[in-house]
Amino acid sequence: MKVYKIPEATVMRLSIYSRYLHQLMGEGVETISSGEIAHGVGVSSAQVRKDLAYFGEFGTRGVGYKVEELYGHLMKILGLDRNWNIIIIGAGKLGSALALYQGFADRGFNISAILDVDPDRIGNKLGDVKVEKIELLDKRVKESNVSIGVVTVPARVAQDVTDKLVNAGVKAILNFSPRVLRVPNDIILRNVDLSVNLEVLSFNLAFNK
Amino acid sequence: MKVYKIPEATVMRLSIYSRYLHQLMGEGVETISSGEIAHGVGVSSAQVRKDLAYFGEFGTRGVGYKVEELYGHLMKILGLDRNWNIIIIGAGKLGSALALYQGFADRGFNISAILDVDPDRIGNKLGDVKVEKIELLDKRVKESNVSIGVVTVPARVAQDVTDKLVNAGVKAILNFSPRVLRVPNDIILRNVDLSVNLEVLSFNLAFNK
DNA sequence: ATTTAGTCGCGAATTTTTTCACAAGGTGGT
DNA sequence: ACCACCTTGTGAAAAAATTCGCGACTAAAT
Ligand SMILES: NC(=O)c1ccc[n+]([C@@H]2O[C@H](COP(=O)([O-])OP(=O)(O)OC[C@H]3O[C@@H](n4cnc5c(N)ncnc54)[C@H](O)[C@@H]3O)[C@@H](O)[C@H]2O)c1
Ligand SMILES: NC(=O)c1ccc[n+]([C@@H]2O[C@H](COP(=O)([O-])OP(=O)(O)OC[C@H]3O[C@@H](n4cnc5c(N)ncnc54)[C@H](O)[C@@H]3O)[C@@H](O)[C@H]2O)c1
Repeated sequence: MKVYKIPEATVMRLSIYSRYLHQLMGEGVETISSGEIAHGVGVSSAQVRKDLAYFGEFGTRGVGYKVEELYGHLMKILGLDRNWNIIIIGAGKLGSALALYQGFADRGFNISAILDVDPDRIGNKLGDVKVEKIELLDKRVKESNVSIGVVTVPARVAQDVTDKLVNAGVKAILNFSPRVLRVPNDIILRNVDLSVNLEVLSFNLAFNK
Repeated sequence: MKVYKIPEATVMRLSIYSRYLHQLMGEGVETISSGEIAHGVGVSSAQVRKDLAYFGEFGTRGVGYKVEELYGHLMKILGLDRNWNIIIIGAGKLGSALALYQGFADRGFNISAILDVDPDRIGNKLGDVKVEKIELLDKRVKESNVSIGVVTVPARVAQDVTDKLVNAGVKAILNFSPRVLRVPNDIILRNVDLSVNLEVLSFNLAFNK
């Protein structure tokens, strides 16, 4: 199957499937059907099969999927068969929470550096990594071959920090600030907007009644 | 225009438009066209107009929209013309970061309580609110008329905490744990999955080259 | 060997969302 | 009053995503 554009929703679901399969492996499950995966993560079985079909044939008709094997395929597809170096800019409340989160390391995301401007924060240890001054951005990105920059600074400096990350050679940016960022076309940008999430809840609460 | 189902993507964009309009108000801008909004937040002008059209006619042909007026409409649509009481369960790294985030209060989200099981955390002050023991969940939800529960506990207890929130009468849940939660049909559930976000970046980095 | 009871892969149909394109309506200049 | 120029609102068209339906295949029981 030749496909050039994978729906983003598909990629997100693949990530969720992979986590569910990991859980099943821990429970000793060896084989699973699309219907069971679907039930486990709350989508339709056709959706599961369609998502997988973008990338190949991983199951056996009449039988289902081997959990461990499918998990391996998904990890490969998601690019998690290797490690990614990431840098966090902004060692505030959110940046610190992210830095200390074990779940990222478990999936192969390695925090190479955490930078800030605040002298009170510089020098603090967050897990294995020490908060360093922002001036080291370029150096750290280059020497550690950092691919992903995480932006957890106040909105007013988010674009500035982003530009520095892009100039330093980062290829992807995860932005937590509530600001629309401009990046060159070849840079992958994702926004995690926590306020928007709460506001969607607010909308649904207010609108559906 | 009679519409029963608003695309979720539309709601998310409305939230973003509203924030952009707020910024414009601060800059003293009085009138704006759909094209300028579109440019400001990175979508097409037709998209902006279509999103707004679900809810009414807010502009003037040939002229555009009055910033302040449109902002007011959007805040009303999003249910932000009132306050919402929220409760955070899990005063760990993420729960604390959320509790201390000023941006939520600015948009009318009022943190009524923060609960945890860890005796070391109970009693700590996070902003104006003190961390309290989990046993107060039912009491706090009911006495403060809490509508939204935020789940920032480890995955293994997330479903348990969710059930308690639902039983206490919460109407919507924002889940940060990497676990698929089951809730009754009339409960609004949103998942914020930070790992998935990083993994989508990983996928794009690995796949598009 | 044959039947029965599954399950996947995938084209086709359907639904949802986005984009297009233009009539309708408003402004400002002359 | 008229014209030249904008921008909205909205059906219609297009594109994207999801769901359906079934042929192909497997395993196990008889
Ligand atoms: N905390 C949350 O729950 C939350 C929720 C939604 C959005 N956000 C967004 O995430 C971002 C960070 O939020 P936070 O709560 O962690 O804020 P924070 O104030 O705790 O942290 C921001 C950090 O960035 C540092 N900083 C400022 N300018 C910098 C620069 N130029 N270079 C490097 N570091 C710089 C500050 O010193 C500070 O340590 C903000 O944009 C905020 O709007 C946070
Ligand atoms: N920190 C992050 O950046 C991050 C990123 C992605 C996902 N998450 C998810 O968010 C959740 C919280 O993460 P965290 O990093 O804040 O973890 P954390 O361990 O710092 O905090 C969890 C808190 O929940 C409390 N808790 C445990 N059981 C409880 C119960 N039954 N009732 C009430 N409180 C209870 C613990 O005492 C602790 O204070 C986890 O599910 C995690 O997977 C966190």
